Amino acid sequence: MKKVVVGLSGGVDSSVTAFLLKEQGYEVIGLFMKNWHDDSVIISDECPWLEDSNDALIVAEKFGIPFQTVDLSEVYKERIVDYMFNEYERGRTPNPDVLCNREIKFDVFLKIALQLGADFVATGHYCRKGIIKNEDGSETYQLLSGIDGNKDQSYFLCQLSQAQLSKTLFPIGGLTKPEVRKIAAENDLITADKKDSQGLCFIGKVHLPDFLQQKLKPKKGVIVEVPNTASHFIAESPEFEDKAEELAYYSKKPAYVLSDGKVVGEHQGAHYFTKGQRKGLNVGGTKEPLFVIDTDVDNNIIYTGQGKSHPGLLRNTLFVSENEIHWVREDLALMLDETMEVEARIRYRQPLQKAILYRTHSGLYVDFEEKQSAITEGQFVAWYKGDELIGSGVIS
RNA sequence: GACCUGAUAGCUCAGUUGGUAGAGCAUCUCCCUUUUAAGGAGAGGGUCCUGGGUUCGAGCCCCAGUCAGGUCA
Repeated sequence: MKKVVVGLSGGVDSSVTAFLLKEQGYEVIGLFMKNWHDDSVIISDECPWLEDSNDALIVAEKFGIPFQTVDLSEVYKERIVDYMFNEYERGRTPNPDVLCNREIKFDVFLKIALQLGADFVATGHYCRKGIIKNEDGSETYQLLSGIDGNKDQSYFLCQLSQAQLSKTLFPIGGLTKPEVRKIAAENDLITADKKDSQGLCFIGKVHLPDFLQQKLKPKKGVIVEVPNTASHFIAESPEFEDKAEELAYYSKKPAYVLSDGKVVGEHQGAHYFTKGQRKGLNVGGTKEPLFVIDTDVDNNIIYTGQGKSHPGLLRNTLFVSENEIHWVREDLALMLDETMEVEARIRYRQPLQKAILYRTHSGLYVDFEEKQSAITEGQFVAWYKGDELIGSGVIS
């Protein structure tokens, strides 16, 4: 009998995951991850993990499966929280949940599971795993999107490797959320009607600026409105030696300076803001809303533009530097000067966008057919072939 | 110094022939969402510069003043 360790979070999805595995005849062990207990950085007044771990325990007892809690808060702090603060400090916008999967759930947690003698770990992610049998007898694993298009979470797993996928099961990926809830209800699981978790994985909903303020000190600076007639936006379409040079040109963001616009307000720290952001600027009086088009943390200036179609917000091309390219499907990795037609997204739940990948000596360009809004450094771009996520990278 | 224009929600402004006020943006709340955002739906918010006057009734009309911008000498 194959042994599976399920990451029981105390939610419906992982509860049903455990249920399905049990039904399929696996030997199931429930493991609850505690990822936070750092008092130096307060997340919220509540203490949700206690209730969650309790729910997880009740579910495990109902199935008669062994249950344990592991405290991963130390590694979580090292690999996720510190990374978050560092990225924000640099003026980038990290995606901690993608990292949490790569570094915690499918690394530290996976290793613990293997030590417990497990053959696999399973999570309640809405995505599927495909297996391709190769001629030499080896297997290639596919990360496929969840059947429920509304809940597909493959994006959050975009940094997983073949080795990680080989040890992983996603039992609910073929179900829709309503189906999962129905199964939970039919089996009287305490988590059946529990609200979906939101916010940072295992930390919960937090107001980012409040969270960040605990480590990144407020620093007053100015907000500049850049008119859409600024010189940066005037197309000059220069001549290019080759495609690589052209892509480099179009993926580069404008280097705004104070004199590109006029000062319209004051902020408490450019590192609290992200590209594309509208709320929180506290600047009114415009015909259309102001959106952040760039943040300059060195000079502590926030550049904004009016309206969602401001040219400072839109670009076709982005760049992933060489050491930050990740292929889930290593066998499909592009070689120098190769290109590939894909569909890609630059944030969770964004509809897939047609794009072409170009591999150059310095990295990988993703050239979208349509202009994308607020391409944000530090976020992940994930590219797909059909319903398979084949690779990803950090936007630089 | 004279004249002109303006002064209405936090901001930018609209307000018809006089009947105690509106829009966009901002703000707040909720929804959506295992990142950041975005998006959707609601809500709150005004001594209509001040003081007089006319009128049953003034943001609108009249007078005086204050402040801001402008024009002419």
